[in-house]
Amino acid sequence: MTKLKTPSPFWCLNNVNLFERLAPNQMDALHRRVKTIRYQRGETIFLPGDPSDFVYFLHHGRVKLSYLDESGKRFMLTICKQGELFGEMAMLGERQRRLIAEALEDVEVCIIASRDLTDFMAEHSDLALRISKTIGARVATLENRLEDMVFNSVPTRLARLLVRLGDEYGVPMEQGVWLDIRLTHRDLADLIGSTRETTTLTINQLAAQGLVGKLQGRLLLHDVNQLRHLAKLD
Amino acid sequence: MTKLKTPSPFWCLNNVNLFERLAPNQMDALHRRVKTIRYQRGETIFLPGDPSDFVYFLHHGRVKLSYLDESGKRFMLTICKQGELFGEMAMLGERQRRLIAEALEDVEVCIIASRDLTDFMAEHSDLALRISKTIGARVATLENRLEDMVFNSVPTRLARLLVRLGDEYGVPMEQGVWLDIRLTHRDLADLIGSTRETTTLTINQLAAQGLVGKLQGRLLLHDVNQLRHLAKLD
DNA sequence: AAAACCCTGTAAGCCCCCTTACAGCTTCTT
DNA sequence: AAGAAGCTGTAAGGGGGCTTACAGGGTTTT
Repeated sequence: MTKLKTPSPFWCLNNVNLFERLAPNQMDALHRRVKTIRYQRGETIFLPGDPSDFVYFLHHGRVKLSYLDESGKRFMLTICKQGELFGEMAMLGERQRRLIAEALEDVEVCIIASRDLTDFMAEHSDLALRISKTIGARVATLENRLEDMVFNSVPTRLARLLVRLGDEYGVPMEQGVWLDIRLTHRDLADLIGSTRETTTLTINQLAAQGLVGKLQGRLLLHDVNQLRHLAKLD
Repeated sequence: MTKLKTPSPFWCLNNVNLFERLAPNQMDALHRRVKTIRYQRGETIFLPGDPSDFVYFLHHGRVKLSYLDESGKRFMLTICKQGELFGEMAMLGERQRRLIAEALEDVEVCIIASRDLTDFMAEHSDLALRISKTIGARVATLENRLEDMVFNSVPTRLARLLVRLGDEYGVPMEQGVWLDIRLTHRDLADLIGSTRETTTLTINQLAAQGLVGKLQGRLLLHDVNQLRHLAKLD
């Protein structure tokens, strides 16, 4: 927990999309309420049942957000990236966490008591608008995932996931699109609501067709168009 | 489309939970922006792809909200009741409807342009807070449904649905709880993400165990505790 | 009153995908 | 450097639930 060098007094909020181009006095007011915490890869940030007291701003790193059922099965809702916020349900009346949040890499988060943030929002309606947009996006994600689970088979869900990951983490290369994120088959399975074994099988079927490959332990999408087609996205 | 007798100038908003105990001048301002429409049982209110221009307040009756996939399969998200709002995603940046809204009974809705409502919210922060709570509840519903689909089997999902319907529409009787809502097996199937045939079978298995029955074409829950148990809610 | 339509009941067949099992790897821990 | 732990690959087996098919009953339409 050493302290970082601070290029500006608001360094911990500067990387947060939600606070882009906020007036300095607003930033200052917000900054006084914020605390910074770091977690190592694999650490748990919060668990289902924990009190929903804080909202988290992800300053650096990636965080997995998943549902957990009593038998320990997971369903990963999303992976949060630098600049995004999570745990925002605390603002909407959630009392206990329903998700588990885990550091996929070493991360640094800023936390603010949801009370403080709602108070702050009441005085700064532009921020309120931004937050409601953020929550709208969250709803859209949930809707997508639900539709996906209800209507699509495992191969389709996997193809959709890969296309999505390509959009979010893809680095264009000559052999295709390289996914700059480290995910195990277990992670992929949790993301599509399937099992590790079935996911391995399905990935290898795609590989056999030359649609995907591997590079430095990460996935390489050789033929995004074909994947799009399998994903029923065109 | 004859006009109703209007007991108060705001009659069309009086039944809406969101507007309870709003100041008269607020009501008045809102009222000028609102239009009332009626639909008959079975009519479609909006379809996927329609522009998301309006927010709907359900003044009277019940409305089905479902996803539709290209093959025509449905997944019913929820049934809106008198006093609730729907189509609220229009306020959160949705451009086109993703849901289909259908009148389950004869209904009467008030609509307001989402633009007008957001403008109005900017000036009346208490309403903004209420709406964000409403949206929080919507998110919670979505999360529940998603978890349900991912983790639970058809019998469990059906039992959960019945318990939920009991809470929402149940009328206590000597033989159990009577569901005061008319739902076909097709509806139930759409609500749990299954098929009509499987749902019929599962219902009849519950009936064979004496857990449910029928009365006047509606379901009667004979043993809610047992259902709760099947639903893994205790 | 007849016809059309939808709802309910039942059942055979099949297939997707989960479960279980194991073995060789790679990556972290000590 | 060795051991532990987790990741990947593969395969047999089984089952939950979807598909398909059909028939009788109820309800709405004309």
